[in-house]
Amino acid sequence: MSMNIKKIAEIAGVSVSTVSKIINNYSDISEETKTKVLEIMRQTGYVPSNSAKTLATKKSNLIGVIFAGKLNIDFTHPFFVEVLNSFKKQMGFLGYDLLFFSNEKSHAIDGDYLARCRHFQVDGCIIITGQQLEPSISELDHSDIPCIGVDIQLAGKSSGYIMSENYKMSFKVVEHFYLQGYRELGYIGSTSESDISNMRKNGYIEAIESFGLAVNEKWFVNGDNFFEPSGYEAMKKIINSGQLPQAVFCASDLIAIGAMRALKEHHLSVPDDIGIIGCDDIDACKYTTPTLTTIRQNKDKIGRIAASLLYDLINNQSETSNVVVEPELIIRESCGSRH
Amino acid sequence: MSMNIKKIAEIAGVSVSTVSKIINNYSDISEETKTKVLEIMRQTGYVPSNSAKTLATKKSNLIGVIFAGKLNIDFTHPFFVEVLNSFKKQMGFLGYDLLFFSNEKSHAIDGDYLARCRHFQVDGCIIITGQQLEPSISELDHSDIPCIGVDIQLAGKSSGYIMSENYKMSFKVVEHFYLQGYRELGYIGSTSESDISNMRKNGYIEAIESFGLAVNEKWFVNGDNFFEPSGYEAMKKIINSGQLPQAVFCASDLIAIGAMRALKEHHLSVPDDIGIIGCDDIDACKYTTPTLTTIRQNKDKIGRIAASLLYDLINNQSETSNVVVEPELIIRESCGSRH
DNA sequence: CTGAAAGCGCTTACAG
DNA sequence: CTGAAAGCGCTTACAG
Repeated sequence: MSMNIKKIAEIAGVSVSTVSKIINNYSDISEETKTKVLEIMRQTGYVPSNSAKTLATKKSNLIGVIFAGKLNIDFTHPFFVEVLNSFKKQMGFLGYDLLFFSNEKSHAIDGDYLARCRHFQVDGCIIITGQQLEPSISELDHSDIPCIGVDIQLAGKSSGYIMSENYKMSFKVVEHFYLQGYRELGYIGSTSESDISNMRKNGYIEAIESFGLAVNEKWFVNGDNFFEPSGYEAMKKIINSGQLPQAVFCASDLIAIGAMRALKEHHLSVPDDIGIIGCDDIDACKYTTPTLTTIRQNKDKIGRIAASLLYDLINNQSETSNVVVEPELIIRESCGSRH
Repeated sequence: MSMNIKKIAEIAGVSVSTVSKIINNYSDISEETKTKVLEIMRQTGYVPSNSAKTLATKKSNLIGVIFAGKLNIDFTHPFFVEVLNSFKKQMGFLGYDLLFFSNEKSHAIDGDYLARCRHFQVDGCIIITGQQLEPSISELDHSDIPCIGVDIQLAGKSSGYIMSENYKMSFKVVEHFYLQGYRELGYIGSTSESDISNMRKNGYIEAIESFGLAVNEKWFVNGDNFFEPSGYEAMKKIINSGQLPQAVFCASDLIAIGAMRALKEHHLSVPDDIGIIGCDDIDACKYTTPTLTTIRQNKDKIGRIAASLLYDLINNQSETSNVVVEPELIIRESCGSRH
């Protein structure tokens, strides 16, 4: 019943080597045998075994997907989901399938990502996370396995990364606030452990200073993560502090949405009482009231480029290559004019 | 440099068989050899090769994940993303990793899912889709590979499925509309090809009749998919038809959000002019204005149960088992009282 | 253009 | 409690 290369060879009356060459599209096979063997493969519904091939070649045609970190950014964060979606499409186009490593503690080979990559002989990895390196990621980064980081600066010889220009992003936000007449600016980030959040914050501070404005630490708050409830709580803290900033930049759209919920509860109007700008441009920005002005990260592009970079890393042993993507300000209703 | 079982055996001065038994936790090994070998494995950083093991055992410890269908429901739909997230957690707990089949046309082995399952020797599959069976899914369903369907009624001997009770869901919606005083009821579905959408519609019609109300076909509209723009267009059609229903049930929350956007554009108020109920209870329901009354599908539970069902199917050759999950009405602001 | 044979790294009866 | 050997289904020099 179940077919293998040997049976196909027998039925066709050729050698196993010949069948193998046909499967792998070698050119030095006569059209006649090729046609015959291909037809038999079709009729019998034969499919080559990936494990046998992987064992023989050391290539699995599998890409490991790693959601790392305590922030537990999983499928639930819209930004990463969309990047991953685009990445998956492009990798599929290049002939790869995706292996998602579960990050449960109880798993046979715990958080040890390098071990699991070797176990499955993945050809490369995409590492998605918005926070600092944990040891297991760092180990993988510095191994010989090609890795591409999204929003995480990998440094290994066979690694690369892609992220938005976080400094420029913050500059654009401050510039927009400034031009709209906002002067007293606040920031709501993720945890203090998030590199991404910190980069945006530092860029924000630099930009504020470059516009000759004062930086008021009281309006700089970190939350627990990039999700909505965290933004809600952070904004409540700012409100309860007594003195309100004129505008707040939030490290993610979900944080911004949470912040707006807190403001609404306190009968503060956006953008009249306070201007809000988010980050990511997830779909939800268009559905909130008011709609959310935000920094668009081109998720489709980030995913596609991540795939290309990884593909090059896998095939050309190409140089470490990092890409930063230009962020774009999307103006909607949550940040009006104060003039 | 790179380790294998043979080298480990040599270093430890034991046979390959013995090392294999230790790796696989056989009991008939002396504590002494076990400790010695384990220590060597640790020191050398040895990791068993999955491909060799899979080749020898025919078990890959991999679960295939299939997003099927023209609706192109991918990572982008919040409902499926959350179900999958929960499924992934539970499967990880059970020791499995997830293999995502890319659905690009250009892929080596096209849409032929059964072939790809055999190729990778997955131990089981989860099939996620809200629409009718395509031939390739049906073929997989009726194969010997354990499959679990989410929102799709699989019928094979080694298959099972899980979904919300779509009829009951519609009944709860109509009941709520009725008790709130709404009498003229409409429905916005996905395409006419979506089983899920059709089940909800049929249940809705039955429920309307059981309450002694009239069914007005003019207020029953199908869109293109389960996403926001489709709901927006569908509601515009209803508005332009001239006569408005008093309330509309939408086959997904995103459809409902789109419908509310169309109403807002036409200066129609929700819930004063028209009541809206969505379906899924995605996070966004809490962030819209007005917040969205909806039917909660317990995504966490659905994912967990899907994992358990699949695990049983894989291990016990258990009977086909299907589970329906009780839907729950979540009352928010989009459907007020008409009394 | 075709084929024989070794090898990839495991598991599994089976013998002792 | 331990080990020798066959087998899983491929690929890849190499020979012809």
